[in-house]
Amino acid sequence: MPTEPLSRGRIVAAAIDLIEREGADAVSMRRIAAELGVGVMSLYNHVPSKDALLDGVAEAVLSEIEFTDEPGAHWTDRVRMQARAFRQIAHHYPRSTMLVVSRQLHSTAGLLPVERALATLRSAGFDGADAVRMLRMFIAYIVGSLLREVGVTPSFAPVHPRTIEAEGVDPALFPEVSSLAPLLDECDHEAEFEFGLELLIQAAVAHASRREGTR
Amino acid sequence: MPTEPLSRGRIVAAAIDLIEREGADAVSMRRIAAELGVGVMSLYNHVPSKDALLDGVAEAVLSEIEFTDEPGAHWTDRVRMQARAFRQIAHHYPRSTMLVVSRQLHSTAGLLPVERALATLRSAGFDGADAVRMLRMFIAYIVGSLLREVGVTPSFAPVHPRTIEAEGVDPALFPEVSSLAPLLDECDHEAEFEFGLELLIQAAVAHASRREGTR
DNA sequence: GAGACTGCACGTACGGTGTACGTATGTCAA
DNA sequence: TTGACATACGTACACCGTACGTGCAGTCTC
Repeated sequence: MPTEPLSRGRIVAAAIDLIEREGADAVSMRRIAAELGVGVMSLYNHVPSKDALLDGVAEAVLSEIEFTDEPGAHWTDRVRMQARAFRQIAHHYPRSTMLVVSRQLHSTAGLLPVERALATLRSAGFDGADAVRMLRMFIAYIVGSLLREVGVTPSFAPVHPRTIEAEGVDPALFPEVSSLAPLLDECDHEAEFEFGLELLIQAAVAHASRREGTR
Repeated sequence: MPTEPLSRGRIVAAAIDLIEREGADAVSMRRIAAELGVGVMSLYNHVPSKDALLDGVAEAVLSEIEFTDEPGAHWTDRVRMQARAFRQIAHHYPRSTMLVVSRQLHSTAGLLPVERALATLRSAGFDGADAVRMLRMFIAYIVGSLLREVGVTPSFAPVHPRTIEAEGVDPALFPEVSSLAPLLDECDHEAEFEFGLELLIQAAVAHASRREGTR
């Protein structure tokens, strides 16, 4: 049985699989090679370095985002949908998402989402400068949300998110924190994300109408 | 001449110094020990592990944020000031900031900012749940902005932020991206941050008055 | 003082890492 | 047949985090 020949795609896939199963710390060239039943150095025939491999992982994850754009919809709905699509990767690839956000990729993989987003914002009436600013604001919010959502979960952290709030804090020093501890402890990421997203969209609407007024 | 005795503080300081000078990749226990003119294992008398050391770095950086709160000011001004104070770390410790945002620290070092922020939001009239949501939204935005600002700058990346936009993109496939390339290439982080911050604050104001109206 | 105990600096050693380099084995072109 | 070339592999090196043992300086108890 001729084993499927090694390829960059198979290597990247194995890396993603390994990251999701055992965390980013478990990723090493030796480990990936073992996973593929292959010698370590064989990987280097398809990938120039580990760093490039991780770039490939980020690229692959990013390119799986499903953008189902509806050009007919109101621009606020389109922004909403694009933001949600972006957040989806945190569900499909929670561990790998850290890689995506913590490496600025210098490939063109992230260009299509940018193109779509800019087109949407332009169609909403924003000029170029404002569209870019808006996009950056949304990206900052989305990335920040992802970061909270996936944490870092170094390896096998017992997903329990540490109820440090509820126990060790001095109510005299931190009255607000300790009184709001139950709320701080729990976090419905979905709901939190939607809350901020709606506020941002409304802020964008307000900004748009303000520009409209001064025109 | 009795050299100053080793201590956790000196080790953390050396680590921060090294990170800022040569990047996070350069940090190793051996390197830090050499920097301090000391044996590698001596470090372990003051720090239980490298991971704990990095937690210490994050904690130290975070605790240097200067919060000059003015309880008399309008709450929007107080939010503005607190957000800016947070962003300052990106200027003082650009490389170390990556550590702060990419590790969720389980110490109480980040609790004081949280306390201040919650108090401010409560004073603005938000109930507990809304205050927590607002805080999370602001944090997401701030962290996301920091992440864009500091990138990852792996080691000695020649700070030139890659004018990939202006050169290699096909105008037919990415019309918006290529027409807005000049705007996408440059980025005044200060101005971008302020733009989003103002929008968020206005969104918060709108949300507050909306709640006011439904009361 | 003598002895014991403690804390800190240190060296050695082990298993792991990324990857440079040389080598073997195929599969095609001439 | 004879190369040329792509690919898989093994060895080797420098570096990593850190477990463990050793020795020395001080400090406390009799």
